[in-house]
Amino acid sequence: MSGGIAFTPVRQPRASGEIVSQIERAIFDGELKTGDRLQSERELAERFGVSRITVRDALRVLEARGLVHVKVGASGGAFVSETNVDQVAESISTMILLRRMTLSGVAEARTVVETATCELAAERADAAAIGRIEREVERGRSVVREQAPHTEASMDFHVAVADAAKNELLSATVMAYRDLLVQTLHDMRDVRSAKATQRAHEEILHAIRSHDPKAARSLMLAHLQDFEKRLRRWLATQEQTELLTRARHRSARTG
Amino acid sequence: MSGGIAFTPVRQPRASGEIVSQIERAIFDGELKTGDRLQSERELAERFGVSRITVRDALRVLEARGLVHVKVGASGGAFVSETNVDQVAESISTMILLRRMTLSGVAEARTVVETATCELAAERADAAAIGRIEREVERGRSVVREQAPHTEASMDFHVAVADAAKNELLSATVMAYRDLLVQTLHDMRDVRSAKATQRAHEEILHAIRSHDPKAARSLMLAHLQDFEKRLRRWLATQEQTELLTRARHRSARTG
DNA sequence: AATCGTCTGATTGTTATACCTTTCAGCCGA
DNA sequence: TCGGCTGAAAGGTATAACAATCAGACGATT
Repeated sequence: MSGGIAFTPVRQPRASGEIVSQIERAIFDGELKTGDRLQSERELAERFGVSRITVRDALRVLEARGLVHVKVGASGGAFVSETNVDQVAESISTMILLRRMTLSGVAEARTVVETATCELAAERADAAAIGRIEREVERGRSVVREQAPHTEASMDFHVAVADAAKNELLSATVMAYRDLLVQTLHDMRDVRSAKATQRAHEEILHAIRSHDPKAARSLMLAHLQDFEKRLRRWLATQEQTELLTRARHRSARTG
Repeated sequence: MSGGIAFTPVRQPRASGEIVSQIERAIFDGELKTGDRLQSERELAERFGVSRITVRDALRVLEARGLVHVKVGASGGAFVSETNVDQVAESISTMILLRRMTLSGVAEARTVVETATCELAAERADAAAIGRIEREVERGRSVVREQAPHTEASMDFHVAVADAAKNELLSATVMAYRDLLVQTLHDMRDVRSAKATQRAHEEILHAIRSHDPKAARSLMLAHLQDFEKRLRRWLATQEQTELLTRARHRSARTG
């Protein structure tokens, strides 16, 4: 590596790239807020001194990054999107589909992040947060009674725990995992493991309620390692290849 | 919710979306492999029975998702990318910027994730990974000698450690943090702390090289908690609001 | 009063065509 | 062998026009 100095390209090869940067920057700086409508394509074209095509190229990119969504029709246009957790989930799932990541790798990352959030939650959870976790546990209990699929309720419990940790970045990460796993693992339902999961959740709730970080952590760790183990076993039976083929991106995104 | 049945949209609102799906699917199914070249825009337009603009819209989207990259000039065109985790890192860091997360929150999350990756690295690092970490440490050493800014070299060390943990999702996360912090903390340089940082890195390298997970973890934990403390102190002086405004994405990506 | 059609203007989606810019392979000459 | 020239291929941009969509206004019908 002789030229390891961090030179940057001397210019944007595409005019549309420059437009993307400017709009992106306006969004990050808060000049454009969530829900704001950008000018129409024609107006933007005039403002930037380019053709409509170029503006459209830029909008496609911003849309793919989840920063704006475009509506057609009267009072349509490009609007600044509310959030892009979906975007994270989507790019992770792309990686999985391309075999750059494995599901068990995701499960491992999840174990890492969630044992930590669980510990923090036991330290920091306030009454409201604990109440929310209790509601999720209660919901899971009734789901188990009805022998209905437990995956979603389970994931929501984990998100509630993450929120209780009062760190937005960590809970956003957990949410990204949630979206991902919910899509993929819908078939993995299994009544026995649903019961075990529910029991673990109840114990974790208890530890958080008594503000016992150590216990909360080790309970969550055991719970997630158990999940990893079950997942690996399940992946061994399903042909992982076939599984991955079935896992598809949702194709309608503008919702 | 009366109409809760899962109806799906009757069609893709955009023709370009249909094209994206088809090409995406060809890539996921392995019909198009890394490095393959798609037909030219004009040929694709004919094949799909649409105009060139529509094809271009589709290519912009695929490019933004990191699935293809486009070269101009003779024998240019759209090539299937060797997609890497950069894409995930970028969408995570976009999400962080959009949510206006606090820097100290990022630092905390970083502590959580990196203590874990460090432990894993000590378990799993192979010769190549250790070599890479050694190079980064060496680079940091010379940077310190020259009293040059240490931030980037330091961050690269952390990324190298994360890669040694052999979990793509975790390294993507660490990379996302890197992108955020590198830009923001460029001003925070301070010779004394650079020396301390360098010393910590050397100790961590030693622990990883001797495959001592416990030691690696606790060294990294101490190192990052020290960083958090320094950051908080520094933020107290700087106006944090102003700081976040300065945090920018890199604007040139196609490099 | 509430619902249903219909018109209208604004806005994105798409097409067609043309031209410019960049890049590269291959030729040619020194 | 080296260097430059040149032409063709490919993406990048511009322009003008039409199609599809949709919110809102307005009125007719029940």
